[in-house]
Amino acid sequence: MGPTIHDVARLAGTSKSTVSRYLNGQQVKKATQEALDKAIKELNFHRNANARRLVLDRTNIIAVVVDNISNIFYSGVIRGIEGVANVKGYNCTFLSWTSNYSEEISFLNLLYEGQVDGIILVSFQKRKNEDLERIRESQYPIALIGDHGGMDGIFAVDVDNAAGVYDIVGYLHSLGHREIAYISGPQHAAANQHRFNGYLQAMETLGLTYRPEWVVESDWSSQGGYRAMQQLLERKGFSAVIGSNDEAATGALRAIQEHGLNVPKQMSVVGYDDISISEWVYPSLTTVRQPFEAIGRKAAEGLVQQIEGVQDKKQEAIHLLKPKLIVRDSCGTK
Amino acid sequence: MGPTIHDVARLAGTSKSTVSRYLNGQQVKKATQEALDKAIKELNFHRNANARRLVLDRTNIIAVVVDNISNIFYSGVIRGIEGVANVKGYNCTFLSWTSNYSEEISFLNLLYEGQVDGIILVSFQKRKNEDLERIRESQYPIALIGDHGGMDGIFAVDVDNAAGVYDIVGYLHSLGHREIAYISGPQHAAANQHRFNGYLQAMETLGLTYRPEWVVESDWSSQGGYRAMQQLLERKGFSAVIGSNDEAATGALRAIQEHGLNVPKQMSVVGYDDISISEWVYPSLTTVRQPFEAIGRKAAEGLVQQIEGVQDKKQEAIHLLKPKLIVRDSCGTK
DNA sequence: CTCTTTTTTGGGAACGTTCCCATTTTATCA
DNA sequence: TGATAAAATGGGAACGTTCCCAAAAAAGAG
Repeated sequence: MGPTIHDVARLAGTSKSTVSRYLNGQQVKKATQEALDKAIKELNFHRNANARRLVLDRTNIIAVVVDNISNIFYSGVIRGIEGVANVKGYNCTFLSWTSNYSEEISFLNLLYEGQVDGIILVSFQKRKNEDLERIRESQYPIALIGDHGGMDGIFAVDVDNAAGVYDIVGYLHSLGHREIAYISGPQHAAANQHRFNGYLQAMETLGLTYRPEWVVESDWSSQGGYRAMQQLLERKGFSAVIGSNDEAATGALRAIQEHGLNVPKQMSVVGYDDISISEWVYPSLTTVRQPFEAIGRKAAEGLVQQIEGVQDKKQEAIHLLKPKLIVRDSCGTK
Repeated sequence: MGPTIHDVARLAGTSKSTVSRYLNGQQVKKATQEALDKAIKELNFHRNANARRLVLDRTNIIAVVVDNISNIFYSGVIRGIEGVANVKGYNCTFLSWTSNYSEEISFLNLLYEGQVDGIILVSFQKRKNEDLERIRESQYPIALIGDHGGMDGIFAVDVDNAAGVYDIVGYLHSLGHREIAYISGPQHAAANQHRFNGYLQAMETLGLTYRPEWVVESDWSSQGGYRAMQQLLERKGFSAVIGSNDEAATGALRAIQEHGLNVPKQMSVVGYDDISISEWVYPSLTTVRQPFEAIGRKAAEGLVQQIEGVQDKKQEAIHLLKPKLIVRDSCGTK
């Protein structure tokens, strides 16, 4: 298994207790320190993490569970989480729950089995309320990013999805648009519902008429946005379209151009998310930027507080962060 | 810490040994099995992973170390790795070495400290040959994806970068292009060097003249590709440009269009990587698709073999997988 | 029913640490 | 120098498992 603390002790002519103390930063005599340094180097000694964790009942690891590791969407969130975690002395490990999410919510086992000190669930897709209930009743440190299902007693951070779309509609309205189509995301996604609510609310507030035939559902992929837009183009009558995420908006952009219409002169397009490519499609996409890094930071801070017992369970709350409109070239005046 | 095997034993009226055996799938009497099931359920018992790992000296975890978790580039690779790993009974955990890669190659500590059974380094950027040497001399299971620095005794899987660009030049040549510009990636990246070599080789084989002023360096970002293309456009004389990755090519596409040239009629553009967005930029990008998933699978298989002692260290080798040209709309005849 | 074989069980050591407590060594002060 | 305080050290239990070995129970054979 590699050298142990005993081997070091023997080589340095001292006891394992002294070695342990030295490794944990306690004071030892200068002579012993030198002997220990020498022995550790010579043996290439490393403390066994599993033995430490067993006795300490602590791992200093935070698990970040996402649905798809490579989702570009998460880049900023992850940066935020890692930043806070590292400062506080934790390492992050990332898992996809596609492989982990069977009948039981098996990522909870990471906690039950003592593999990690806490979990951040990134845009957790609950299948039933029971899932959230299970998370709540496990008394372990957990932070949710995304849908919290309106359940309290769970620490959750989310972006104010409704506000983002609300702002978009307001912006289009200020450019003179009155007829605004909408490409929604998948029904079941909570974020999608909130965004759509923002659309409805804004339309109503601004006195615009909501036309069901100007709303088409997509799966939030470019492909899906492309197809949705093709359907919308047959229905006519609107001068702007909102994609409920940037990928769908990118697909829509393509469909409009293939249809022979100029963006932004004949049709305005807005996305949502501000993924990195949005600046580089043609024309560059007006969109809404989510405060990803801030979300990640907030979640990590809340989690660490739970782990270290600072946070009173009662004080747990849902934190909503506001997104920001990014104006580029894909919208014109009507 | 939660209930232990002792608690279960007491409640079920048996010994801890029997509990342990049952949990490990050995035969017990039907009566005891029922008592155990009941006790386990009642206590919500879960085995402590750290205690198990300590005694078994095995974690069944594979660490996948990447430079940036959210790099879309890795999506397929990760899928490949996870697929094989799960079948073989391992869980994957993903780490970024930006946070981990200090003076010491600290991800090696994951092995020394017994935190994981093996490591897959995805497109490892060595800083000095000493790094590879350290990896080799640590006798632990490690697989490299990407640059292997020509060093043997290390299990490495890589894509045949030169072949990909070679094919691109051949394709452009077949369309009638004779003057072909090139947007390179960062000098230090090994993949970039191989790709550029492919460019040079192909030019020579096909009898085309290599003009240094038609090669500009980028940082492989869209922004970088955009700037590089602006420089190239001032120099004129070529009818096609190869971006050494899709992001740079996307930026180039944009610069060309802003410059008033039509793609593909007046300028052909090719990318490299086939990232998901490439199909959706306008015009859709002809590019080279890397066998990402196959790479991931190959690396995971090699690693598991090392862990399980099947693989003779001598047999370790460098595996080169071939990419494939994907023809879309961004190239025209000359 | 007894003897043998097979199955099931329990006790205890081991894995490599940390931490408490008692003891020894060193430092301080009069 | 001797008494006392402070610093450094060593021994041993504990953390929650697994696994070996011996003992007990059950099953099978005659």
